[in-house]
Amino acid sequence: MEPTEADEELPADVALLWGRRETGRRGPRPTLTAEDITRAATEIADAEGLAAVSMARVAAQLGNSTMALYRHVRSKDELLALMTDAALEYPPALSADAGWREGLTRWALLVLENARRHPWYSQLPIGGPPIGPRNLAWFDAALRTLAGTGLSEPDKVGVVMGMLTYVQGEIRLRAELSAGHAANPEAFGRRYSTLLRRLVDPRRMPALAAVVEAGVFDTDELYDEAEADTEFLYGFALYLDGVERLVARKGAG
Amino acid sequence: MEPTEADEELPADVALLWGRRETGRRGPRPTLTAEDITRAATEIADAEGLAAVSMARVAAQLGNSTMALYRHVRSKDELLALMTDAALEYPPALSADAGWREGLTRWALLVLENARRHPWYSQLPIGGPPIGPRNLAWFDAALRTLAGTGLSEPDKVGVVMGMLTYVQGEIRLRAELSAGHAANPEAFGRRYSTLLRRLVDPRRMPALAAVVEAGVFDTDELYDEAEADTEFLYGFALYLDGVERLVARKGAG
DNA sequence: CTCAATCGCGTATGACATACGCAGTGAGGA
DNA sequence: TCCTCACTGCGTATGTCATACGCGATTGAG
Repeated sequence: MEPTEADEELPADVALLWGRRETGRRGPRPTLTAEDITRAATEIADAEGLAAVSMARVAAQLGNSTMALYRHVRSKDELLALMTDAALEYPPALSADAGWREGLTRWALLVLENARRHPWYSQLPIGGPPIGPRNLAWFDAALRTLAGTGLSEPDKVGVVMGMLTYVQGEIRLRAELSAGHAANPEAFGRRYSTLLRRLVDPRRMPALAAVVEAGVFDTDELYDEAEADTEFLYGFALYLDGVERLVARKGAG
Repeated sequence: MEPTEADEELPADVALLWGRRETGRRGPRPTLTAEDITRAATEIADAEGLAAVSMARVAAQLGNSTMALYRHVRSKDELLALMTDAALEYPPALSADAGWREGLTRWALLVLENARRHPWYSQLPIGGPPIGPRNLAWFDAALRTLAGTGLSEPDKVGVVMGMLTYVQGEIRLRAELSAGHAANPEAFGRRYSTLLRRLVDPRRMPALAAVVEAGVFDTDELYDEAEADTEFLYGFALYLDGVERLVARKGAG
């Protein structure tokens, strides 16, 4: 975290992300930092949703004027980019004693729990490969769990990218469905299967009609936060089964 | 598509999605339909991005006034919900002769190709379980490929939901990275590995440092549209391996 | 001591979603 | 036949938003 040499060579946005600031500038002391602004913005987003995050609202939270923010953040888009890293907390030290399968499962559940606390995460732009300190720390944590598998480095990255893709999808679906559920709970109840029975023509969509007839959607609550992890793990375990096969084939484990 | 009886019992938003309109109303003939509005909005989003879709812009495209749209669409959010289904085309008839593995692979690649043509798809709210005609048609197509596996209906749904989650993640990552690449190509070039070498402390992030040192990121182009499918299939194949194991264990195949 | 870089911020500007109400339309009922 | 009123398109107004611009105050470097 302390400034090191040669930081001038860092691109401006990356320097901001890592909290590296040039020291000893002229002019009045800043009463604000980009970090303060990012923290205020994330607080507002947590409490009132991403839509409530406006430059004016963030400035009010900090007791500053709207335009003062622009001295520290080039645009609202840049603020959102900073929030992308701030939405993550640093990963806890994952115990390395358990196997890679438990490690990856725990990793995924921790990321999902983190995203649950900051549902606006899935609405932020990504912009590029991971470069923020927290994003990289999670990346490292995932790679570390694969240390004992004997997989090649590119295979490790491939496995982690696949997992990341899967988890990204789960994060987006959970955030969207959770918001939709709050806004319109009836759409998740018995009404759904009733509607499907009316709308799904068995001649046009036989497989879906069979599923509907089998009663798979006959439930009072299609999106239940308490069961979300269980349902996630059903599919995620299939992915891990594939990784297991890869490890057996190419790894030294 | 022709109006059937008992459509009044359909919730208003669902009726809109399925193009069911009550006939024989008083007053002047509408010069506009919700479908026209949705089509105009998708055209604008395709050509200029979702940010260019404003009520005024859509109305101008149609030669109407802004406020005329609100007679057919309750709000912009409702328009976005209609776009969620309109972003999909109906799935082509998937040849049932190939195995389920080829079927699901083809399904996923078709969905990704569809999303590539409408990159704004990943920015739309989802709102609830799939209810639009095109969404349901794709759902059916996926279930149909699993017909010969002997899996139970709940297992089929679980497998398809997992695939959907994975593909959702891929769609979001592709859309975001593609936009980020267009806006800021340097972030995807050699600069990335250079930055990582400077920022990743091998003591704090040993696994990531090892990957960086192994040269995994030493490439001129981290996001290459031409290789995207290949990279996707690396991870997706792992998921399918897991499905294969499930079929071997629980299916009759 | 000077001065230019940097600060916070007041004041526009233009885009946006949308509430409200008016005037015209045309099918159903008298 | 004609009246009624649900329904149409739309002009206007309101409040919110991001952000360009420039002013006056501050302060470290020379």
